[in-house]
Amino acid sequence: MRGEQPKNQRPGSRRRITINDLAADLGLAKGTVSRALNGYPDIAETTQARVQKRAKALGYMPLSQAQGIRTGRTRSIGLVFRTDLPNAQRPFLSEFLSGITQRASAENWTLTVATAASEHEFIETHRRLVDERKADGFILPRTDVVDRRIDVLREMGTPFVMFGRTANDTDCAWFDISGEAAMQEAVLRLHGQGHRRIAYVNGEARYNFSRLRAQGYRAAIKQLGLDDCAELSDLTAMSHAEGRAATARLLSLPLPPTAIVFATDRGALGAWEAAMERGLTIGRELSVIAYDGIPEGTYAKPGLTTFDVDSHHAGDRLAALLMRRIRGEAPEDLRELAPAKLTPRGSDGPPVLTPAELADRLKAAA
Amino acid sequence: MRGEQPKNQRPGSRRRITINDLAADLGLAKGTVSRALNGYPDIAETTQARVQKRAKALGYMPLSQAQGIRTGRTRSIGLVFRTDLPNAQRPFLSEFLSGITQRASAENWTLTVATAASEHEFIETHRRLVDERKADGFILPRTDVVDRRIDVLREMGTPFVMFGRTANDTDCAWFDISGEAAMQEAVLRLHGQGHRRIAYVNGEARYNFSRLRAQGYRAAIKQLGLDDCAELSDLTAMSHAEGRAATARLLSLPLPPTAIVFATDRGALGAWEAAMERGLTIGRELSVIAYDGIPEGTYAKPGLTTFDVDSHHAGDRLAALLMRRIRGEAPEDLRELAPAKLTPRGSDGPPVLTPAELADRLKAAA
DNA sequence: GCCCTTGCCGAAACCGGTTTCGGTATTCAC
DNA sequence: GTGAATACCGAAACCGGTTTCGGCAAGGGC
Repeated sequence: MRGEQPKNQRPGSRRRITINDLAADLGLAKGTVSRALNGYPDIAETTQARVQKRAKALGYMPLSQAQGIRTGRTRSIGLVFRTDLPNAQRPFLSEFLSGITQRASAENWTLTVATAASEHEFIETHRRLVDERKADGFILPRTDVVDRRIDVLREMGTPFVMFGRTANDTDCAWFDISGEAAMQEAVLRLHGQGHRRIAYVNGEARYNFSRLRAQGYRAAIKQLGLDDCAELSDLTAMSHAEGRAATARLLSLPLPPTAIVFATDRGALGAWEAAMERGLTIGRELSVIAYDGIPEGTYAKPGLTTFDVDSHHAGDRLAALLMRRIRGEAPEDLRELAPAKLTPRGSDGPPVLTPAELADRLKAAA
Repeated sequence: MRGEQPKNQRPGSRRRITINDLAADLGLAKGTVSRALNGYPDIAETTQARVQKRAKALGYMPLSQAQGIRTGRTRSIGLVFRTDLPNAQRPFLSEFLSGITQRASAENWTLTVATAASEHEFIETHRRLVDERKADGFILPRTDVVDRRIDVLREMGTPFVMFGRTANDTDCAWFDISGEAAMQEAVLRLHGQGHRRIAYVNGEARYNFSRLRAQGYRAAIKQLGLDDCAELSDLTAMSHAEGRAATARLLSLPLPPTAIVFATDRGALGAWEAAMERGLTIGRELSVIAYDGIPEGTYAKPGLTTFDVDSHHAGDRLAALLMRRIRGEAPEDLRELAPAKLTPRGSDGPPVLTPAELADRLKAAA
């Protein structure tokens, strides 16, 4: 057999060794080898050990697609992301992907990515990837409070892990960063600096993280016995413009807050403009703390104090959970919550004015 | 047969129709059907048409992995990116991926992505993906002047398309954005505004784009008959800090430039700090034009005038070229060059000082 | 009218795995 | 010592495709 040129060989790449080669080498039937490698109970332990040892020695790696045609699984994890929605995660996509792929390739899995420009296309793409066996399961980036995708995947019987929680967690595996703990910590920190009137600007209600972060804010306010009036926490901002408007609105209150906690960095960055227009300095007359850790936050003057999300770690955990899910573990056992890490910059600090003084100052300027 | 439960069926997903189903439906042998669908010449045209029509009607899609075990190809394109190198492309990764996947899925291909943290791992990963048949070919993001990866892929006989050109283009397919045209246009634009002393800060020499962009700058300088002295164009900056240092250096020349063209946005953004320290206003005493279009450029005051790269389009073209390459087209026929598009913001404009006046002003301030 | 092409298709082998089925050899109970 | 259960493995079918090979029928040349 030596020296023969197999047909499928690309020039330069030595031929991969197949299960047939291994079986011939061992003097066993290839079915026996297959069962030995997959831990079937009807193979003697000694044989099993011998096969596995020899397989490693020869560098045998089963071809996942060949396995897949019988088993239906190809050791690949799927990721579909929407291109039509603004996504705070985008700057971290690279980190996120590297987290997923590092974990995946450590176990010889691969990552298939696709994009979709609408919800319909999104669902169709999932269906197609499963149908074509290009993905054994999915990572769902960002969750809605009520998430249609979940129903679809459940119905299809496709394993998945969410990045984020959702209203109806039953049968769902997930990894999430505790935004609620972060928001709570933010309020406590501001309170420790001397702030007593602390506002909160939430993310859009459709996203589940908004619900949770608002809970964290509220918990801290209650815990501290601070004023929990609706006008301080009923605004929403996920863009620069919205953040600017929300800040303007809060500063126009009879008794304005001396600190604002934003659910998202992008919203928070609008506060700079609103403050500048009114002659206020961020970090002195008005403190700001947000959440996400986007790079633009470092370019603001002063820098944005925010909670950084470790996207690499998130990808790593999500991949690990998904692979276990696909192998059959129960979703209830596959849930992890990680903390966000505060990165203090210059946008928060002890208030130089009381809310009343701030109101006077703003009135005088107007 | 109706009502039987095939084993591989996941609950909820109707069974996919196979080539056997199709053959039975048509009353043909499955081999015949396969040849008909793949355009073999020994099938009657009428039969071929009949088969293809029926296949479409029944929604038959061949399972790429099943094809792959015989043909060695699985209609998947590979993308491996380095996580250990700073990469200007990162903010656009999302756009880039969506460009690739949209084009790919239009022809029922998929994208497999992986990451590597070193050059060695990078090459090993390519090898593994080919070996495991998870990728039929690769898109290489960003090219070095002398690129080892290319030699490895050539040797492995693996098809690839580069995003960017390289010193030795033989046998290479590529798509690139004309950085040289952009740099040339930048100089012409500044000249049109009245600048006569225009400096250039290049990217790192290892990257091929640096070589090309420098050529573009030089071509314009020559074309305009401007002063082509080395001290105006021998600096390099790809980070904020380096850009700041380069700007400081240029402003300390006996006859400083009134405008600087940067090969990269990230370097250019360092100019703001250098200018501020010397009491200069960007866009007035010192004009800046750069290249990349990163989002931070819009946050600078004034905004950075830069050349935007259409990453979505790049991904689209690269995927298209790679698929054609894998199908066997010659690399010489698979090369495309696209222009970058200028986005004027506030960082450039007519000079308010001559170089000599600028020198005096800087001396006075020091 | 015969022979030789040529066109067209069926049958079967093949790709690299997994899984089912059945048959030996050994062990155990009695 | 015999019968039955058990442990272990080989043979073959199977998954969904592609490719090779060979054979039949129609058509063309003489």
